[in-house]
Amino acid sequence: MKNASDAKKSPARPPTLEDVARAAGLSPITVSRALNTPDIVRPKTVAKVKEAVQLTGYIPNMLAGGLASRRSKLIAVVVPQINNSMFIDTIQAISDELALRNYHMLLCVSGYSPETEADIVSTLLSRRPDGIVLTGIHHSSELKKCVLNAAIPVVEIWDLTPTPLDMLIGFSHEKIGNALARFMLGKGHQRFGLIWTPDQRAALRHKGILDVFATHTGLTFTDSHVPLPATIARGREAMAQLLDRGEQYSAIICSSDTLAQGAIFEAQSRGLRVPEDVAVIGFGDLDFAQCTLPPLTTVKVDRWKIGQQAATLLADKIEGLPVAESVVDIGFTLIERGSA
Amino acid sequence: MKNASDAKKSPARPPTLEDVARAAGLSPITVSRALNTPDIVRPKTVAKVKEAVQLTGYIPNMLAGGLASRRSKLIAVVVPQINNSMFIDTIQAISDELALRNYHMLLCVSGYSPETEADIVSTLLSRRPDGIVLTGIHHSSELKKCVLNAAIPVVEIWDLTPTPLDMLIGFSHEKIGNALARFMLGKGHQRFGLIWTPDQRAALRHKGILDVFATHTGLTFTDSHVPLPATIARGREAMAQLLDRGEQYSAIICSSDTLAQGAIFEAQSRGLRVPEDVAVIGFGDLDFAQCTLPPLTTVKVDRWKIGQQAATLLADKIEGLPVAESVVDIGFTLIERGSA
DNA sequence: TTGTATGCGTTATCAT
DNA sequence: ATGATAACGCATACAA
Repeated sequence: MKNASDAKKSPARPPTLEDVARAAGLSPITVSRALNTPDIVRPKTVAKVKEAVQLTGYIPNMLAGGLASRRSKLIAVVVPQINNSMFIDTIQAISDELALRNYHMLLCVSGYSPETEADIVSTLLSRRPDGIVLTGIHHSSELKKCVLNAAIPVVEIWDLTPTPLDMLIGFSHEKIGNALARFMLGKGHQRFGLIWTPDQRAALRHKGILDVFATHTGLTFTDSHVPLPATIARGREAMAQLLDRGEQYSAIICSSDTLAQGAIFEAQSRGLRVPEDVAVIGFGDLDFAQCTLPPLTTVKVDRWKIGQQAATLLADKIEGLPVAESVVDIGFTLIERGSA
Repeated sequence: MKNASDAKKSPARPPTLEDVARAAGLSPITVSRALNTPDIVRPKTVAKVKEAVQLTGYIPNMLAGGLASRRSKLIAVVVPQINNSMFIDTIQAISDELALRNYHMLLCVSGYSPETEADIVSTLLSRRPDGIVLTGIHHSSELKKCVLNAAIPVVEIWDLTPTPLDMLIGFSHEKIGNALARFMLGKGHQRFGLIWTPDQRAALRHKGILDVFATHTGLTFTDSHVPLPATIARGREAMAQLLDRGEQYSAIICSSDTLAQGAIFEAQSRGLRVPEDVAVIGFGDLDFAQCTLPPLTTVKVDRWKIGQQAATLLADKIEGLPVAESVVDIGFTLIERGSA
């Protein structure tokens, strides 16, 4: 009587493989196989196991499983911040693809400091993830040592380099900067305002712009630096400061769409018409870009694909599948809409 | 010679506690203590251990540690979607607070289906998380059984109920609906358009509005349902459809700020003035709400605090600390700005 | 197709 | 303050 009810009710300790095995009249390892590799187990046996699992309320212990198999089915993802419109689609895409492949995502925030990133990665490594996604290509040497030593697949995202740690999927920020500058110059603009955040990748786009600017004469530009995170509010403030200087700008180039939209709001609130009085261009092609007034001219990057591909590369490599190209430039597109 | 280099170079297998112990001339358990509870170990011994850790490049294995100690230092977080402006600040807050407390975050996406959520939670449980954060209060009975059986602390967020699974931090969507309706009615509006997404919590706010509407006479309202996710683009489309019906609306109530901003853009693009010709109110007080043209009238919820508190409640309960109140209504504020 | 023996790397428990 | 021993729950390697 007592035992019968104990078997159904919550036991002191959660049921293990052994409990299931006992209930099914099999050995633990057979139960393990029935659960993990049902193809190599007789269907009848699998059925018996499933029944026993149901009966016991068994839930596998992946800590134990991972320890024994040396595969955790865990992917660590490190981003500068989660609540950032730029990265969030990529994160979602990673999560989705990983779920399809039966991995779980360990998500961590590194801020924009390589030291913090290194700390985070070193503790992350103690989870024995099967792979890791890192944002950007600028890491501390300590981090590189750690990660390389862990000997797990790595994907760096959101940037490009000929010398990635392992795999990489991103695009060239400098080329985007070049494209931005050429486009605006092509529109005849000469007096620029630049609204910019201080992160590494934005700096690269900035450099790309300046490199093109340097080949032209007669143009002027004014920098306005805003702190992270890049919000619409910060864009408005920066634009306000720029306009308060009393200078004239024919065009404002922003390091992100949020900043750009903020700049547009500020310009409009002062009665300036966009793009007639001042043109504004952003970066990111965030979801709102196409439906603002005027719609935002910007640079589109397939943020979703970055995540989907990163997860795929990782899972493929972990599972020993052939990985076609391990360094992927997904490129970008300048989308001309109404604002510039 | 060979051994000397082997010790420094990457060994076939990563160093274990035993390797560190050998290098330090101590027993593994002492090394474990020096690392986890340095206070109960002689300072000199701790120093020796740290040196040995450095030397060997030891990285703890939390799979093994978690298995032995039955504490994984893992918190599972389940949200309907990651790339959703509503949840993302909460997620970031959870992550930040958890990092402070030395936990890692396992983040999963459930969509808006209770069945999917149940599946996800049951696989998540196999990681033996020390606690779990669930979005909302509507879960399948299967999920409830699983979670309760796992006997781990649970926090439900973003909603309110007198009967949570365990702990809860949220607010009343119905009351927000009430407040929304009263505010608009107070402004003298009589002809409403409602732009709404089909998720559970939005439905509650909708109900809250209708309950108040029911107590008034002479008002009319038209529903416009939009699919998830709630984007600015969807808001524009819905507003366009509403306006194309040829009816007149004095006010539009939207289930989110993004939808509201979309509605505003659409109205403005048709030459309608907001709020003079049509008032618009949203929900969420997303970061852009205060700086749009006109600034958005909306309902503010402390999304950050929800996350921070959820993580704190969980960590406290896990660590046996006293938990003051395990059901927290963080309330909301209707913020009147320019759009309504 | 199923089972046996063993080890994964750590911590709990009890001892000294 | 430190150590010896025995789990923790599962999968690998090999055997039958």
